[in-house]
Amino acid sequence: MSNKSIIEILEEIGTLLEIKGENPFKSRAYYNAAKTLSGIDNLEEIIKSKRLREIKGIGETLSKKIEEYSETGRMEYYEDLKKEIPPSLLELTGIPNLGPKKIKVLYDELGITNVGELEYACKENRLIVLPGFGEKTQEKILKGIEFVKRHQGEFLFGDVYPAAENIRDKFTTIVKPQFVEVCGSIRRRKEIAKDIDILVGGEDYERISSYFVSMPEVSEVLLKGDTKTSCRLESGIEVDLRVVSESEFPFALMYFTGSKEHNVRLRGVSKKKGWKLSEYGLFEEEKPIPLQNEEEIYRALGLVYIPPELREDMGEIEAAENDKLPDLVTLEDIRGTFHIHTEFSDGVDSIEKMADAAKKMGLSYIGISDHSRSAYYAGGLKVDEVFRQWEIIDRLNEKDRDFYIFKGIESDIQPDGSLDYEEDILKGFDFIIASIHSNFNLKKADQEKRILRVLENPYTTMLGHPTGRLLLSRDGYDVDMRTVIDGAAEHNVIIELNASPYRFDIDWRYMKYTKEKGVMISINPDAHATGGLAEIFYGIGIARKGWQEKKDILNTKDVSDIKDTFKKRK
DNA sequence: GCCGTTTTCGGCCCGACTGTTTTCAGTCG
Repeated sequence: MSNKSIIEILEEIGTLLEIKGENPFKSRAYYNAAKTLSGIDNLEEIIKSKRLREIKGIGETLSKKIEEYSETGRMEYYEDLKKEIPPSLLELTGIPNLGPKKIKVLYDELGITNVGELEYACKENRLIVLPGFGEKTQEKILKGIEFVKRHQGEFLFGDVYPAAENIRDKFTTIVKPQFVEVCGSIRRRKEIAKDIDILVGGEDYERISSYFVSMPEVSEVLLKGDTKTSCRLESGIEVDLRVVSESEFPFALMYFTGSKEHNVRLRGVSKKKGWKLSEYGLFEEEKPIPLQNEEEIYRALGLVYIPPELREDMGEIEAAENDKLPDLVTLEDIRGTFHIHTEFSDGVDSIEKMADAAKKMGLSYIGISDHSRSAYYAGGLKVDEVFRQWEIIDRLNEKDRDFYIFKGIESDIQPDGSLDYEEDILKGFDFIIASIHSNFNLKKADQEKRILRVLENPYTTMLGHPTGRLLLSRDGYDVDMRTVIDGAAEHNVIIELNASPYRFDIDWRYMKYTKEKGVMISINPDAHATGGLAEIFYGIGIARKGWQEKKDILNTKDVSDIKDTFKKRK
């Protein structure tokens, strides 16, 4: 049984305190601590050397509680709190429009402790009589429950990928590394996964599957057969392991990578040649054609190699037949990145720390873009703070000639489509990311008008997270993406691919269209701490899935090209 | 629960929207 991370526990305490109706600033102290600690890389070391109190936001009480948990694996206060308030109430916070205050009423008045009970109470019309509740609230909650249920058993790529890689790495210690692969939707870099598929090539089935079920991450064995073993991890994710012989491995890899639609098309291609393709091999009259890897299989079928990200039957087979596949962008092509928050707004690290971290990753520039002044909730920058930030950036650029920091802002798009500062401030930025953070519920026509108007603004460099969606928790605002892309094309505005696994916004399904219209994409991590920069890697997966090449991506350009691009816009 | 040179108490990020009210509480960003 693996322990919850200290960060998860602090967050849970924050929520439990809110439900309990404690001083809201007390619960915020726990949230703040969780956020601060999540941005610290050598946390273990700091706890062990008793230096927690040096961190801003961690005081006497919290440092003691964290140390207690680190030393004993238990935190008395947390355990007591869970006795007082059923932790199953935490699952209710996942329902949109349902917050701690309403959850408390539901618990106190109706004794509701989980989603199932809540759904039943809604259907029995029992919410409408509660204080502060009414018919519409009940309806909204029921709709929210449906949304949550619809996405049950679905996981964000950012959650499953590290778990899958971890298991893959473990298998490489008992079989040849080239015969272990994560396949399924994760290999195809889909934004949402239902499970983790691991394929292992080897002869000793029993040894391999026993090794799997004995992993400490595994909490439950769902089935154990000769070639297939399924387990559930502590985190709730289901992992399917398939074991095949080494010679079958490339065929099984292709088969279990999918997509199903892609496989159907491939079998059609092979059938036309009079062959049969399956997870066991490519056969001519029951006789296997010897092939070593996926490249050879595609070649045998008369196709060039199709990278896993493209295997969705969305034109890749036709392109491969005619050798017209894109030369997909890679992580190595990336030279720098934009959309980075710092401690000036809601980030946790300084400009200098973000720059150092980016430099360590081999990047040669970053663009700082904190929130703009009307984003109060995120500590948006007032005009004097903008000036102060510019001074710091100038000084850092002076100090280090090998690394460049661009001055930017993530400007809220006002409901009327204007940017968030006066023109004399706007013109001082190197670049401006325009993003919607408020008034999500405008009518479709008004929302489109708002976005189109900001695209016309000569100071708008990029459109940030263009739909505003939060995967598995919130749909994007109601706009027609093609209209938005057309607007960006007309006014030469770059569109962001927000690389946060919660967003992946713009959706990869629209990137063929941006490419067609000549709209550049910038892969932005939306980093709020140094650790967040690594999410560029996720963005690359999505960009590749959207058929993007090096030339389509803004931040593959070197620093002088970027300077030219930004200058031309002014 | 944290913080601090107007410091050991009293602040702590603010505004829009919605649905519930009849002047406001809860939620979200």
